[in-house]
Amino acid sequence: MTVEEIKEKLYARGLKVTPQRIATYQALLELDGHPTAEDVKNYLAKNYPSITLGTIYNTLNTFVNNGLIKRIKSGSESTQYDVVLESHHHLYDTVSGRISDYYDEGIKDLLEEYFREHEIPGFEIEDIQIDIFGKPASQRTEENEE
Amino acid sequence: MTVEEIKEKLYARGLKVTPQRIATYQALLELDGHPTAEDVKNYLAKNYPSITLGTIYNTLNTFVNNGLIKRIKSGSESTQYDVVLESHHHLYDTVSGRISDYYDEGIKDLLEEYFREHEIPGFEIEDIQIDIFGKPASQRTEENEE
DNA sequence: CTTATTGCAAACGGTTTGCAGCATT
DNA sequence: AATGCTGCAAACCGTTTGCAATAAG
Repeated sequence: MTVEEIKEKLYARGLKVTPQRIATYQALLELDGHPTAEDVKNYLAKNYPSITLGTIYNTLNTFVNNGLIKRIKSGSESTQYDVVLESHHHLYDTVSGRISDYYDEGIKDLLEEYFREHEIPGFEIEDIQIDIFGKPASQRTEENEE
Repeated sequence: MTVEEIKEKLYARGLKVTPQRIATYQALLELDGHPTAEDVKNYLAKNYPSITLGTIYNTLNTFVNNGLIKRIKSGSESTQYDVVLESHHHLYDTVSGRISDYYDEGIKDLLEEYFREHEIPGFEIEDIQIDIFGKPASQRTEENEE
């Protein structure tokens, strides 16, 4: 992706086009896997040593809020524990951040069957867990009814 | 679950049976959902105010390491970001701990269809992500073939 | 020229750690 | 009696925030 295209992306969101933002976005493109803020900082260390970690965090948050990137694992919240050891799925309430259990044998069967036909090369599946992100159902909000 | 049973559980793991551990385990059983260390502390505030947050953390870690409970979302690690916006899944290598992306539109369709028929009461799905746990396919490891 | 963004450093919140005292075995 | 656990406080680490200086539109 060219610098021009990055600029357009920023512009399209109404964001100011700053060197820090361009550099951060480039770093994300360049870095393999799922970089952390630190990774970005390290990557930029050579060409752009003056950029601050704080700025990178701000920039990443801005990107997330504008739908330019996704946050994969949010480390800010507290760790949650579970006494229930059986395999089950999780509902992530994207509003409150609460996680609740979701039991459904049907899904398990469905997925097991699916993966029997679509094996993942070089990978032996031990367990499958589904993370379902969403929010409390708008119980028939007035504005949504047709 | 009775106190006796909890004691047995601890004993079975070779852990010392202390009031703090019993209380913490009880709290986990009693608390709905996926309590945090703070939640446990709050729960115990009335009957066991002297227990420390530090101890609770230690205790929970001990429990996790001994397979008594599971950690759901580990808050200690850094947040990871992803420029790739398409919904995709993650392969967790339970041996190395590595996470890699797994793209498969088929699953998405499958799950969307499934949940169209099996709605989750009170929950509006925004995104579904699958965590597939497993290990590199045993390509005929020496120790396993007899 | 206005407003948003940056850099810096200080603050924060969750979690870990070191160590002396204490409880469990 | 020996070991391992607890409590406490300090340290840690990732992240956020307040504010003055600066750059983008």
